[in-house]
Amino acid sequence: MDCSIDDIPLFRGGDPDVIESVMRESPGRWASYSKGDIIAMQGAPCRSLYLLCSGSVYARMVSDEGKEFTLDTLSAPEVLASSFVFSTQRIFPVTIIAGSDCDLWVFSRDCILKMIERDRTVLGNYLAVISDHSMFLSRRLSEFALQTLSSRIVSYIRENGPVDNLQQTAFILGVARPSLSRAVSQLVGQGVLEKSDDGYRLTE
Amino acid sequence: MDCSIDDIPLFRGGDPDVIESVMRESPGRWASYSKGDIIAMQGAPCRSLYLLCSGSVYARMVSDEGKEFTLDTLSAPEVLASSFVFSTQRIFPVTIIAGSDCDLWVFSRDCILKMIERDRTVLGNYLAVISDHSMFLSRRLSEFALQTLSSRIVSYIRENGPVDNLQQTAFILGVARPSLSRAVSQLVGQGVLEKSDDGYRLTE
DNA sequence: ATTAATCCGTAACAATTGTTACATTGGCTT
DNA sequence: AAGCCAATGTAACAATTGTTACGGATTAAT
Repeated sequence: MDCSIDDIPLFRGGDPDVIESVMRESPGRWASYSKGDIIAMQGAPCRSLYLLCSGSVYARMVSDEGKEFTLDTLSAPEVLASSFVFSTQRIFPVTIIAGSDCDLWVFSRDCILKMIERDRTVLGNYLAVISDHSMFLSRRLSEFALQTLSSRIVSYIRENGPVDNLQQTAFILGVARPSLSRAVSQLVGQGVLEKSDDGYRLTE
Repeated sequence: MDCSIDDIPLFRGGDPDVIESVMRESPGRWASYSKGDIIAMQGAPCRSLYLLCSGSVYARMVSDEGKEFTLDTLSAPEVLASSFVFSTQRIFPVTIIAGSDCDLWVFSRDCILKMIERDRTVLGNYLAVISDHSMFLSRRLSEFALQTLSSRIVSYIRENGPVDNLQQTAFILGVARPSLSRAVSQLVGQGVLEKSDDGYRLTE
């Protein structure tokens, strides 16, 4: 597999001996998915940690009424379910969908627990991963609760670069495509956005 | 102070000797606030962990345009800033305001790090605290992103009990008071809510 | 070249929520 | 009892976003 220990930020700086010895005790498993596959279902129990070693995934939420939006898009290398697996409920609050073909390295909860108990660098890394995830959620929450659609578009482009697929972006932002199209047109009219070869981008 | 180690869920099951020895190395400090005081400002650096030992606090978010809402209300005993202090940025994403007179026990980041390195029970507790916080944020996010105001009112009452102060509730939900009043009236008309002595509540 | 498929822009209308304003209620003070 | 104050209910209107529908542009397949 094209994913060594050093490629994974979670293990960076950790003692290879410790990590490998834990691996031998409980080796985990590999899993591969094709674009569009459901990797984990919202509401399902979460007993493992997932390392995304290649490809990308979406984390999407669905409500009872069927409305949905994309909470996050993640590209390898990335840790998935870092906080789900240690929560009291241990349930996926989102559905994880393969955004491209991808490979995952799946560990048991006990396995990662052993690593962070035995190597303080990995512990620090893990705390940073899980904490940054919380901070990310806070920022997302402020976007939804406090920002208008126009501001959210600008935030999105600032974070993700130019937008060249309004349909997909509307899907990710959780808004109707015509609403997005209208708001983008207004922003272009105001000189905030401009249309370039690689899509809509912020002016200058 | 009316707050012993056993009262704090974070330390429950931990080895008192370890905890007390770390305390002696870096004892932290006590802080008291009066109702309405600002305990921490959104955007300020976060270098410590806060244990809320008595009283309650609000965590509120403000946008550039001045819109704001209450992300969370917390009552003692509770851990504050668990994920802020270990994030890469180490910045408060919210303003913390005393909802009543309250007492806080403030530790340095290093202090809590020592505890979770030396006591695996405290480590487990801390991971649970920080993870549950993430799950909480996910749920809040789904409320804002996917639910209509009416559903959010029902969710809120289901989680917090009857509502007897619409003004304050509008503040917490981050909506205009007349909007809340209108939605509540509609829900009463539909038979979902009823007005009782202790405020609006779910029917049976 | 024609056709089909996909994405885009746009318009008209509906639904939801915010804004502003005003009258009512109930409790508290004097 | 009279008056003040805070919270409430409500109405009219504005602003934002969703819904539906249609036509144009681009691209790929036949």
